[in-house]
Amino acid sequence: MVRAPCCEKMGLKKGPWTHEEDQTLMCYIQRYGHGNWRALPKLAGLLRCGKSCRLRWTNYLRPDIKRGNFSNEEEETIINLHEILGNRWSAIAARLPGRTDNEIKNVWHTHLKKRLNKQSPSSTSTKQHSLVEEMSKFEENTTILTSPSITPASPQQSSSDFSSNTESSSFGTVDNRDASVKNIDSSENYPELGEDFWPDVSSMENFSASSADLQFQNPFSPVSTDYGFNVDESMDYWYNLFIKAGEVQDLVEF
DNA sequence: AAGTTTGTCAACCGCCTTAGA
DNA sequence: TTCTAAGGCGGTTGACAAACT
Repeated sequence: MVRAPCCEKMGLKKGPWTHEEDQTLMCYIQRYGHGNWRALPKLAGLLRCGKSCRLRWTNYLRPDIKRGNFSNEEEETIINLHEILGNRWSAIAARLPGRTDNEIKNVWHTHLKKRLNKQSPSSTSTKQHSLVEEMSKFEENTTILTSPSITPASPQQSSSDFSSNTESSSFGTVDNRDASVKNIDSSENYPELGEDFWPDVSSMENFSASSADLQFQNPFSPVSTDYGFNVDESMDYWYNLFIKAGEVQDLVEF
């Protein structure tokens, strides 16, 4: 199957946006919204592809974008979240109001990575390491929940139940989880998460034994096969659990 | 002052996921 | 169930500016 081009390239402009184009795009979106990005440029009278319009809007023109340098707190938050989430910039951005994934990615590559490289590994937060160690313990001590008797919750249900603080991350599919695991595995400081990473929830305080209750309470959306849980959501879950337990209370504020 | 290197960041590219027909 | 369009994501590029030689 040949992938259709994202847009009709002929005659469409590329490169930096002009002030006039910005104004046109902003006016159009403020007036009509952005229901269909592909159709938008034509309707707005822009010689750009929809993808370019979307990027310009989400990374620059959106009214809730926070401009200017990152504060120390924001940088610390990025570092800590990167420790947890790896290169999942959109997930990190979801926890930094007003900042875009692109911006965070740039800050990471231009500032934070270098800064961390200068620091010796031992200078990183003890609490971060304790968090990583805690997660490693789960990997060592827990078994995966794969019982076919447990009815998978829908991704939508799961997302709304659980990850309400994550804006638009692509949660919920086996492939995504695979991708997440790849990211995690490639992160230098991250514990490797095997298939047996996730605990037997029936042994946990928050979960009851019945599959019906599990379906309701289990925040992981155990969609089919493989890992049993949605890794992204599970990461959030464990992270919040640790915070509740007072392990990393002052690490990051959500 | 001119040339070169380095840093920054907006924008693009290609792949993946999702929704809907 | 399959196919396709659209949206979203992370990696990468390239233009520009600042710093350096």
